[in-house]
Amino acid sequence: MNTVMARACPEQCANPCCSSAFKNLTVAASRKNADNQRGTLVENCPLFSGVLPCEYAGICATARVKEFARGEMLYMEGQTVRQVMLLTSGIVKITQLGPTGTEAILRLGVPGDVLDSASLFATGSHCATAQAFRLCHALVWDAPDFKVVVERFPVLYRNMVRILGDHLLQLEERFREVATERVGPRVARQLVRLQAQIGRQVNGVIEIGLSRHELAQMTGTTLFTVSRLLSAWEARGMVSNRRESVTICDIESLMAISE
Amino acid sequence: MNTVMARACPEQCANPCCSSAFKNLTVAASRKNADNQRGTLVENCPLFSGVLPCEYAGICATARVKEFARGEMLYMEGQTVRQVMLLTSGIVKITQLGPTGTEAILRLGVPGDVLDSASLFATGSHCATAQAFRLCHALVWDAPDFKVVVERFPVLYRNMVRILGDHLLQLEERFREVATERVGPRVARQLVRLQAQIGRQVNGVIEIGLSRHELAQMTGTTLFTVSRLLSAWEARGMVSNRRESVTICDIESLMAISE
DNA sequence: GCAACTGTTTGCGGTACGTCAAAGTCAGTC
DNA sequence: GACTGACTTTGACGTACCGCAAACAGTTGC
Repeated sequence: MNTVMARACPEQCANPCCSSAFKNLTVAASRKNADNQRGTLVENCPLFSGVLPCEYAGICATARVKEFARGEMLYMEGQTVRQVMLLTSGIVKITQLGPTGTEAILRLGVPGDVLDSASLFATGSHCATAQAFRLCHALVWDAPDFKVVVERFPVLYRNMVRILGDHLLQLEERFREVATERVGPRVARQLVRLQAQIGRQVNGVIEIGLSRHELAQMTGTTLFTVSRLLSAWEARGMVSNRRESVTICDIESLMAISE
Repeated sequence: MNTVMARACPEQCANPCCSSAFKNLTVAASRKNADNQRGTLVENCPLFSGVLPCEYAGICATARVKEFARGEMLYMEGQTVRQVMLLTSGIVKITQLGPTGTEAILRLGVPGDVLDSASLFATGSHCATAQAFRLCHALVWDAPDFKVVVERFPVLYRNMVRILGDHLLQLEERFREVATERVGPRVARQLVRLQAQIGRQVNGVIEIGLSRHELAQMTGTTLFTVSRLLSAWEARGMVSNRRESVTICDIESLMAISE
């Protein structure tokens, strides 16, 4: 019935290619896992779910590893899609620019994310800008190579459906929020989500390393309003604010604000 | 290289199944085509792009045709995904309810759209509600059947990547708009898009059959504000308003408003 | 140490837009 | 035709939020 997923490894995985050189590339096991674990491997990446080790070794062989310094652009809005990237470490800020010049943050790319595969198969040119938010590492395929690989291993299509579907559902919710709710609940809920997504342990507490401006760009408001909200919440002991960082002290209260 | 797309029809398409009973199901040729043409067939649907007639005949054989009266629910938010639907005629309103009770319109499903395949492969339960906006016809698969079919024909995965990618890009743009722009430009741009998407010829002019309230739900505002904007634009000769319908008279001016 | 820079806070208007109320308009039904 | 109900318009009013400005607080570099 299923010739793709249940296919046996032709060499019983004894082939040295199965324990490939890519084992040392770390990605988060699951993008939904809140415990922020690192150190798990490419094979746990959602793109390679259901792919045999001997297969994804070959798949990765057609890619190269690339490093991006903080602030560096991975690609820019309007460019044609020349490469497909699988983020293996770091965080990427994916933004879109409006005609008035103000930009919104569409999402944060985290390890395991495939960057802008949507544009590759839809318009063919990037509809957003991706900028390294911290030091990033990515597996990079040239677009034609990636198309060849993905036609050869259709499981990758299935996994991309899952990844894209996931992104779509998350954006649908944020769209509804910004379309129907006030700023307070929106920022509160975004903080809760961010803690799970990019929060990191810094001496005992989980810290969200975003500036007021970036929080505003994610929730459709201004840095002033975010600052005011955070100040009010800090006075009530719900959060703790520092420069370019927020830590949640009382998550229940925040969730209560988001109703 | 490609065992899926380039596979020859085993029976040279002389098999009677190739000119199947589904020819009379009409779908729009392309969701992007503005000319609102109808009368093209299931085989032109983006889901079946690159699928041979003898193949999609078999695929469709596992589905049944279902009709939905105007106002009828196709599925509701929160339900587990039991069916996958390919809309073949009509328009579907896909909404999401907020905690405060106000609902937003995430998108309109048009012929050729696969409804909520994202939820099927991601969460497994519907994250939105779909309601027939006009009389609708859909091909309906039971979810397990659809998964079997789609594993057998991985091209469908590729096509779903395109469809989902398309939806994602569209929602990304609308998210940016509602997050960064004022109401006026948002409504203006939405009208331009709607004319291409669901506008229909009614004695010479192209009419958008949506109420003020629905326009508001699509753009993150209130029916009052939409009404005021439309009245002002009508006074300037840019649109013509009727009950549950807007027709664009001067598209350039509208596009100018959206900057 | 100082300077320069970038991010943050807070105050003070201003306004775009939401909210409510009441009247007006259109379509369907008996 | 009159009646009903859904949609729309328009006014008056309030406010949540924006936008600016000025002061403040960390960070980096010399």
